[in-house]
Amino acid sequence: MERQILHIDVNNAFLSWTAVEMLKEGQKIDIRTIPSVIGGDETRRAGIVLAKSMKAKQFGIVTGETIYQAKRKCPQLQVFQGKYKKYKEYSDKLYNLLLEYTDKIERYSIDECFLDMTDYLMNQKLIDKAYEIKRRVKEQLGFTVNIGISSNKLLAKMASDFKKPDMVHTLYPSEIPTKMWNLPVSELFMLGRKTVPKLQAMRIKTIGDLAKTEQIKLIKKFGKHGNLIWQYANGIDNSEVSYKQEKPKGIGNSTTLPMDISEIEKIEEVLLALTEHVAYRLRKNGMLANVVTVQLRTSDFKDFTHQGRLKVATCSTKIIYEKAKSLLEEMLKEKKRIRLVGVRVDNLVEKDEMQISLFNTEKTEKLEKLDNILDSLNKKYGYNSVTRAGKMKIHKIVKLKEE
DNA sequence: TCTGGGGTCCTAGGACCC
DNA sequence: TCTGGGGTCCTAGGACCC
Repeated sequence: MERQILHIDVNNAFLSWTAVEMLKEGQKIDIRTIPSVIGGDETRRAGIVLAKSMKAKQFGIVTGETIYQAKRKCPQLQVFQGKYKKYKEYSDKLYNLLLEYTDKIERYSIDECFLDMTDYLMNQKLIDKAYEIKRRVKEQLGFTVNIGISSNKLLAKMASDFKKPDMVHTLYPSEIPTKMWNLPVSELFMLGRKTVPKLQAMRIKTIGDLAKTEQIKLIKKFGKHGNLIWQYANGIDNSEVSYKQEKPKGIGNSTTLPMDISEIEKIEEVLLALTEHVAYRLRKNGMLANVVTVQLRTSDFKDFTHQGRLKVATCSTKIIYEKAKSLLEEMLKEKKRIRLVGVRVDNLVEKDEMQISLFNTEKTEKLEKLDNILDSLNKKYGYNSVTRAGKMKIHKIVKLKEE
């Protein structure tokens, strides 16, 4: 049976939400009406554009470029820092409003949802519902969305990407040739900066060109991904709206250092702070990790990872950190100037109390108790309040840059 | 390039076993 | 053994998304 899918996409999410919040705080100007961007902190070398206003876009500013470049394009550009806690709140508000229409909602990202409306229409037309949702979000929450309508997720998502902001678009299979095939191939979901030039070299310029290319040719060149993009170009996507809350498959934390560093002791201090955060989130999810990965980026922007499997799945900060530290040591056998440090845990499993007690030794119990105490203090006094020794030192490293 | 941080999935090659 | 092939697990790297 034909499905009825909506894709809801918040227009310039971080910027819109910041604007709404600022207005609420009594700020007179709406930053959506001036050339403005949400950006990372330049002094922390994280100065890239995360979201832009329509006015900023008119100056040719694009997401992902440096604040420096953006300012060159538009000297009067206003730059604001992200308020990520607030963003989660706005995302939740949107989700709760959408729940009034269906509980089959997939939260694809902080500012995007898929809705499967197939069973919830009651003789109403989907497009009328879409307009109602769009209007209510604007009136009740204060920001605009684009809504894409189709019979599968891919087409609904492509539709919501058409003209912005504050618009509803359909892209039914019958509309593919007129609405999608004329677009440049770079517009297709899952075609990024590496694959697009390769397609262009094959004289594939539009999504229509891709759709008409022999499937086998794409599979030979790009493997599974070749098959996927051929299907997408033809509007084929049978994936379900996955509305059940899924547990994370991995948890990571990484940071660009305020300055490149080579001393392993300093990198270890950063690694400890990152590990504390990762292990804390792991425990909050009630999960255990089997694999630890350390990521480094050198000053010349090359990325390296090393991973290792743990003997027993764990959520202990100390055990994860010890693994991470040994991985770091093998990665830094020769000296490198390090720009970014990251740690992540993968191959997660649910913490099953029975199973854990079987493996529990006195030592792991002690570690668990320590983690629990720190976690509860963090809960009480805020995440950054209580730390192991290493954490304070990070702030010192950060300070170095400022001085 | 003055180039974030959080993810997921795929691939290729090596180790190891039968 | 101057050795075949298949399966599985593991690691490092890369592509893509927001």
